Amino acid sequence: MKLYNTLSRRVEEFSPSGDEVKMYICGPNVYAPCHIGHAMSYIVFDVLRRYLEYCGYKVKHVQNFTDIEDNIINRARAEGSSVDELAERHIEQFFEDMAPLNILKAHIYPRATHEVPAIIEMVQRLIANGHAYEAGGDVYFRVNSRPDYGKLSARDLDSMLAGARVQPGENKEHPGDFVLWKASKPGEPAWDSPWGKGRPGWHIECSAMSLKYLGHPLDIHGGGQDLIFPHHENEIAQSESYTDDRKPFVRFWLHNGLMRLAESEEKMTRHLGNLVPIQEVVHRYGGDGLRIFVLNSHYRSPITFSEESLEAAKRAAERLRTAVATPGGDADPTADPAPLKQRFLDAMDDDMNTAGALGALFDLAREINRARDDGRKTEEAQAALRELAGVLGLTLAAPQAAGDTAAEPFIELLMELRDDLRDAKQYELSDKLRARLAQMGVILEDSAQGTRWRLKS
RNA sequence: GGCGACGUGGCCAAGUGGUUAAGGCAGGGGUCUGCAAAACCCUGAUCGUGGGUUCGAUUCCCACCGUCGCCUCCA
Repeated sequence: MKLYNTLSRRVEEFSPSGDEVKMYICGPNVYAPCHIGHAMSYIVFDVLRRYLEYCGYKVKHVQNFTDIEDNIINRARAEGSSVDELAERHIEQFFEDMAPLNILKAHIYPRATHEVPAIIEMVQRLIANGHAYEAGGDVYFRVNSRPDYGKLSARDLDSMLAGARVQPGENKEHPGDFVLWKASKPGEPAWDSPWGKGRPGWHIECSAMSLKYLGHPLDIHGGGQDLIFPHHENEIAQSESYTDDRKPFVRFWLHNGLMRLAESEEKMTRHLGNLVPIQEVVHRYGGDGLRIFVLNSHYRSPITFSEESLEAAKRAAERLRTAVATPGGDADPTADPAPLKQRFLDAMDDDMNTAGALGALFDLAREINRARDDGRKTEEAQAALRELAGVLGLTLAAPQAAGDTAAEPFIELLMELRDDLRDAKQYELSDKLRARLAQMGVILEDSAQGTRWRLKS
């Protein structure tokens, strides 16, 4: 398959360097709950993983939690809890949020605070080989030690200095130097180190943890486009310095476009507070609805969150669900999924064109519905649709209502009753039954094969 | 200011240097149905504006307009 590599700024043919695909995805800073912008990113990389596995690759997937950093410390202090409690709570919530999105769990979820020895070892080495220096208990990375600094984000130090936001730190040799190890202030969480009590800087943990759990080079390193600079740029600098440039840090850098809100047209971020909670979206539009919303555009394009788009995606999910759930006939010729399956695969191979792949799925759904209307066989095509939808992480499952299994015999009873009324042409009563059931979320659909029921999504 | 992305039918959104520019949602007409729902059939765009390259551009180049992102908070 082909993938766009941020580093080369072009689409390249992907294959892993070894037996398995080493995939590291930047996880959230756990100072606050995630929002659907995060969900978008994790859905994108979930689909990448699923497709790679579908193609026969073995994938080793690592995703970190950043659980020590200024925001967490400040937030914990503000609410009077400990950094650990705060982080733990948001990690727990992360898993609760992700579960209904059908996101495959990473194989390893390292946390910065659990990897301090590896981080210290890395910083020591960077000092030893001249890429870092200690200053007053802090340790900084020396960006001038790397002529290729800026290669990922396509910028150089001079142009960065032209930007207004670069503030020289009092101890920095160069304004672009970034902190690897930060001396702690009284009352802050701290670990012992050769430079006194302190804590890891923001970027170093991903280098230390990816190196430890996957080994370099990583085949894929992913995250949101907002991480390209400085986070990923700095990861490259420190990682390649650590290995003395004997090997590249990452082969393929992948970055998803950012989500924004329709009203403000600005990207969704916790710092602006313009976020939408994941659970609310899942509740209203379903996991499949959210997935289709995300996957209906290319992963590198920004997408705008809007009720209208989510509503459309929800209806689209129902369309696929109906196609897969409604039995076909037994006449020939059977609906043939092969050409559309090929279209799906071609789209996915082309830099994960999920929108194109979804298009093939909807055409496949139409093919199935058409065959069924003709009384033809649909099993094979339906199995293909399920399989390919699964590659996109779509469950196509009926919405669950609390206690619905207990209600089933009663629904069947009411349907039977309604059939009797219809036979007696008591349409007023039979329609009332149908309308009342609909109010309760049970939709009845009559067909030549009898009446079917489904839950309203 | 520097770097980058985007602007396709009512909405969302793929895509291609040249036969009919995917798909979803919404709308209109029809089939089926006692009625409905679902499904199926039919129905709409010359691709931001202005130039240029080319036999031919929505697709390549330039300019302009508009929107967005990054430039150490960030998925």
